[in-house]
Amino acid sequence: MAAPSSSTATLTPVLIHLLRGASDLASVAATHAKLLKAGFASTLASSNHLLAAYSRCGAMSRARDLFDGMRDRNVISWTTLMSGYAASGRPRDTISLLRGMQFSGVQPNVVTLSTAASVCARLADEGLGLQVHARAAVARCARDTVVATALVDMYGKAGRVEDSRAVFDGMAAPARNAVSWGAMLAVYAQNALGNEAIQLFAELRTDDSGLVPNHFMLSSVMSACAGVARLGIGKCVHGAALRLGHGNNEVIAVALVDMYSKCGFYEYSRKVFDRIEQPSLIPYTSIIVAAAKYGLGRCALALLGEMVDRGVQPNDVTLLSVMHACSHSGLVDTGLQLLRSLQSKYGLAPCPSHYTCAVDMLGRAGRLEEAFELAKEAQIEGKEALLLWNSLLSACWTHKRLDLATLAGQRVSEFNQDVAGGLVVMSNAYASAGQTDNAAAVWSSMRQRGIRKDPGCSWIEVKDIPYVFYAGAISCAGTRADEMLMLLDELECKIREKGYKGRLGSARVSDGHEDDRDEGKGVMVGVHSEILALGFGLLVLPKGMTIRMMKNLRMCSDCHEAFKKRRTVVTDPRDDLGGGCG
DNA sequence: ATAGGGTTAG
Repeated sequence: MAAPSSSTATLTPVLIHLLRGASDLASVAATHAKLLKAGFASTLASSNHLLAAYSRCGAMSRARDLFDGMRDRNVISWTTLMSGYAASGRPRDTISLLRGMQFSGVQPNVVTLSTAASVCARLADEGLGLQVHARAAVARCARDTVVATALVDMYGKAGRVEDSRAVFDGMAAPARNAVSWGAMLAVYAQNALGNEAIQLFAELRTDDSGLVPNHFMLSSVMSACAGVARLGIGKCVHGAALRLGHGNNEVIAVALVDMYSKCGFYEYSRKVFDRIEQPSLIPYTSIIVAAAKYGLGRCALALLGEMVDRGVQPNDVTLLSVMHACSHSGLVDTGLQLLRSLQSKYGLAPCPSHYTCAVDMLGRAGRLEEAFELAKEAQIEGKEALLLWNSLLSACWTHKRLDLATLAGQRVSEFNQDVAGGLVVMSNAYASAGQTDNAAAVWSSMRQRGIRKDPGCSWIEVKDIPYVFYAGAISCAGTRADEMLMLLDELECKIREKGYKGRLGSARVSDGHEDDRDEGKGVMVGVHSEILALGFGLLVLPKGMTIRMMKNLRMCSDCHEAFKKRRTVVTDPRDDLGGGCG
């Protein structure tokens, strides 16, 4: 190794400056060569700069070679390489470096541990995350702002929300910054705990930290409002976003499109979307998803055409959503054409979900033979095949094709798994044929086999407060329960004349305990929850006002018919692939 | 001074 001459001693800062600005492999390699020539390449500082530069341009094998050849490595050398692997989507290599580092006696610092924790978050690996948390505790940096924030995220991604909150609460109040709050809000939103997110957001606003909500927090809270269909709060958060100057933020706009559509206001979704200047893939896809939900097939097709014209490439999610839109608006042949043109026109390989959507589309239309052909052609295996055949089974029941139902039922039973959705469809089919004993038998066998199904519920927001109804129980109507019973009686007389078969007046006054929502009887022969929510809406909302209610399960056809009599918007904030009636 | 945390569509 040549000793650096006096003439090159001033050269190094210049070369390091070059490295910092370099983002392409060629210029990093050129500077590396110059450093070698000047005899500075092997100093720890230069090597670390080179490691960072190679990592920045994704040249991880170069970085690794350099790292392996280094005589000395400090915490920055190890951490730089770890973060390079993390950025290259190689979380396992990041973690094995953490182990190697520990083994070589170099102590990790806050940067090392926050990098490790964020990698565990991406892996959603609870076991690894716990190890990193333990190491952080040993190194006394588990309460560091950045480390703790990464741990909050890690526990959230692993589904351990309470542990996230414990880490969040364990941070000293001044250590919590906007990112920490954003991470905790996101954890609640991502784990379907919308009301907890809303609650925490309210706490931030009365907190004395003086933190101002940023677009990360706002989009998480909007997504939380979408998840629990809290329109009133969602509108407030929309207002806050505008006041805080986020009116032109695309991420916020997407969250709003999604929120309004899940709260029953497609028109608002469309307004928000139309204000986006150059919508990219995700805004386009989110408005198409919304259009699909409202059965606006033509609209979804127009949006697809528009994005292609503007040079925005649709992806598999976009096309699946357009197919859903076709399915929900009876454009069966158009939807099938989309499936056939995925590869040729859009360069996309059809996924199991595309086939399942197409099979479902044919099934709804009663084209069951074609649906069977397509299901066989798809050659799908595993869990996804179960979904496909189960959807076909439902369609057979709906169209009273017992011959084909047996065939599809065989395929489903081959998986040797209990599918609550299919059984619910079966019991509903019995119930609609008036065979309530058989229907109840299906439910009790489900209970015996330990198959649990979320009890169906519907809710309606009045003056920003959600009122939740379960089948056969009207506790939530409070002091107006008796009035509601009378109203439902009246309503029942009216719609029976139109052929509605459900029972409205037989709701029991309940204190809302679990026992009162007996699945064997309440759900099957009691009053569907959407009817209760409708009755409550009729009672408390001004006459003529559109009633918007939310459900967690798909509505049955009888209720659907009944609802056509009144201007009503019903949405399911979750995925609508589930079956059943509540 | 070379390394670190949170957000949007199915």
